[in-house]
Amino acid sequence: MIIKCNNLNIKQIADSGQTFRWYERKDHYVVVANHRAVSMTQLSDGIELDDENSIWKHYLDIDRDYNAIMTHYKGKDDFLDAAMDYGSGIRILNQDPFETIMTFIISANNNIKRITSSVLALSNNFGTYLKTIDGVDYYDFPTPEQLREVSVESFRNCGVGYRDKYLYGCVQDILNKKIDLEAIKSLSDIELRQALMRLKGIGEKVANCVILFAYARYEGFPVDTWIKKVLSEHYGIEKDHKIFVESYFKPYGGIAQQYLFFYGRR
DNA sequence: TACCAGGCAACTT
DNA sequence: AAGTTGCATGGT
Repeated sequence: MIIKCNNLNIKQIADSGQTFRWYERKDHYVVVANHRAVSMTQLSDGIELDDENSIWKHYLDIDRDYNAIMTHYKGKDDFLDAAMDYGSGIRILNQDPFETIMTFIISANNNIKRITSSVLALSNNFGTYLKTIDGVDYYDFPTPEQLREVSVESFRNCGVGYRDKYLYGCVQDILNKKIDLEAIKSLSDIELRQALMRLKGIGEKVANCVILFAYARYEGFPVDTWIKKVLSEHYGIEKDHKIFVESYFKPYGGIAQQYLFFYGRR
């Protein structure tokens, strides 16, 4: 399947820190999502996928006009202009809430390489086999049900460190309906964030990642160490980040944040 | 060797 | 309410 789309750069999305399941291979990428593993190739005016399912258009947020969003911010300040120019192929993916919750719990005080390896270990150890591509087996991210009997120690063995107990508790809380990841879709941005923060291991930053990357809430503006550095060095903001970013970058703060993160971390 | 990485919960003041 | 501290682990 060929998807025509400007503002879609595979490498930029893979390196943007919103997903940890885009794998760079020789002349293409392998993307694991939507209970599938696909081969994705960059074209000059879009991408080619070896899969016909229309879910990928939603996953890649194809119907949203990112050019219009960038136009909205154009000229606001030099740093954001440069960031949008540098990362103009980034899109905000529509990812699975459970997978996003688990991977961003792992992300806390961690680095992208190790997050990626932990997510791979969780999938290979506990997820459903999907496909073999060029001799590599790909597994789906496990469901809560598949993780029901997984112990704190088994999580630890995936390299997640002290976050093991948070992952375990999160799975149990979902299975026990302390939180319903489908039902909370109807909540407001603020209520949704608060609902997620009831889970151990999810603070304000991780909750913002989840509402942005899994619930398409662009009010979510994750402030991590890189964004703090950007705000400090280029906007003169040392504290009260929240107050500044919520007014300055609205109404697509989360999208602007992705450009800033990607450019600031280069 | 110390410091850092898409922070958080628990504790202290 | 606001500030401080410990935390697994691999990379630099």
